[in-house]
Amino acid sequence: MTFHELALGPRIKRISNALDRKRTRDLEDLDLTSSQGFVLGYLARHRDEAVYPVDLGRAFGLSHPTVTGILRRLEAKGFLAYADDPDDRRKKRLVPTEKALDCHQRVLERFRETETLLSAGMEEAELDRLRNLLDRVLNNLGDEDCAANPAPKEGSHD
Amino acid sequence: MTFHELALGPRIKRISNALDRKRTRDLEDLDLTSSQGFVLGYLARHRDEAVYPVDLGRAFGLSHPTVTGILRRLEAKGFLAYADDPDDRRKKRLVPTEKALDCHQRVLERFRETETLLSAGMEEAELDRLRNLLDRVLNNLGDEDCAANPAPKEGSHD
DNA sequence: TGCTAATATGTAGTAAGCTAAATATAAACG
DNA sequence: CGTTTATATTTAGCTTACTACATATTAGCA
Repeated sequence: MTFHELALGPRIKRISNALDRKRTRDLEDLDLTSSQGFVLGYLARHRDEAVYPVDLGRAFGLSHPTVTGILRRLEAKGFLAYADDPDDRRKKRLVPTEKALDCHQRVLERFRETETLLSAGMEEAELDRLRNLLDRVLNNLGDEDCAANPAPKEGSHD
Repeated sequence: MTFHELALGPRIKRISNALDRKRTRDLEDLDLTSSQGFVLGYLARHRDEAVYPVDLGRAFGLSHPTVTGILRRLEAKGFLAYADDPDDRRKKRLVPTEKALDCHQRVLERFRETETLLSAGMEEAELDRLRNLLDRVLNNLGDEDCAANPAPKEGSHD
């Protein structure tokens, strides 16, 4: 009946920290961190579209400054180039470099291995249930368009 | 079938970030953050025993430097005092101040409200299942005694 | 007793997250 | 057309998290 035996928040936080530690350790030889790996994955996945920093904030539920920092470090390490947008001079297009596209498959593989480890011993049905429960938690927190990064006035998002 | 629709890790991370934002916002008037609130709760809950920094690392799965930082800021704000341990001069006992004990109930209430929000619309059975699934995930990550903070050789912990 | 190993804490440096506030450009509208 | 409002990004300053390394003390054992 004590808070700490029942609470979900502390469990989730602990898992999240442990996962970030593991993912970053697993990408060490690629000179990437967990967050950088996720951003790189997004850029690779959307390499046919124009992607801007604000898209990453919305995709991952992160604030602008957080995104800026990750991008700055990716650029410094040669994974990313910035390009001006011809239509809107406020925007900066994010262009993954060859180096980024070269290693993004390996990043994805290692992230997948971590997912496999984390769900070891679970039936497919249990996994579905867990995904569903987590999505409901996220929804309860009103995070679809992220408190740290509010969506535009009305309608359309992602 | 894409990684991002199936993966648990990104969901958990996003929830964890959102929760930390909310809890910190909720404690703003008490001049505390989410992590500081959790540490204060631990100190209040164990105020009959001797508590040392290393215990917090094990309890929350955090590295020593992380704990040190949180404690330093709690002390600076008058929530915590350090005391020498009579039996072992390596150790520093952590003693919550009056101020800390005064507000820890309020902290707990607000953390509980967040838990209620986060599990809104879930049956007790679903909550049990979610707790159980999360515990299994944590176990799969081998985090019982925390990669960032390895336990002593053999046996006894917590 | 005295050397070695284990434990507790601390420091330095970095990454990732945040809020608040600044700047620049675009859109909307009177 | 010009003023206001909204959007995109940046900067400053903070907290939390990490690894790697350093120091001090205790415990164990030859």
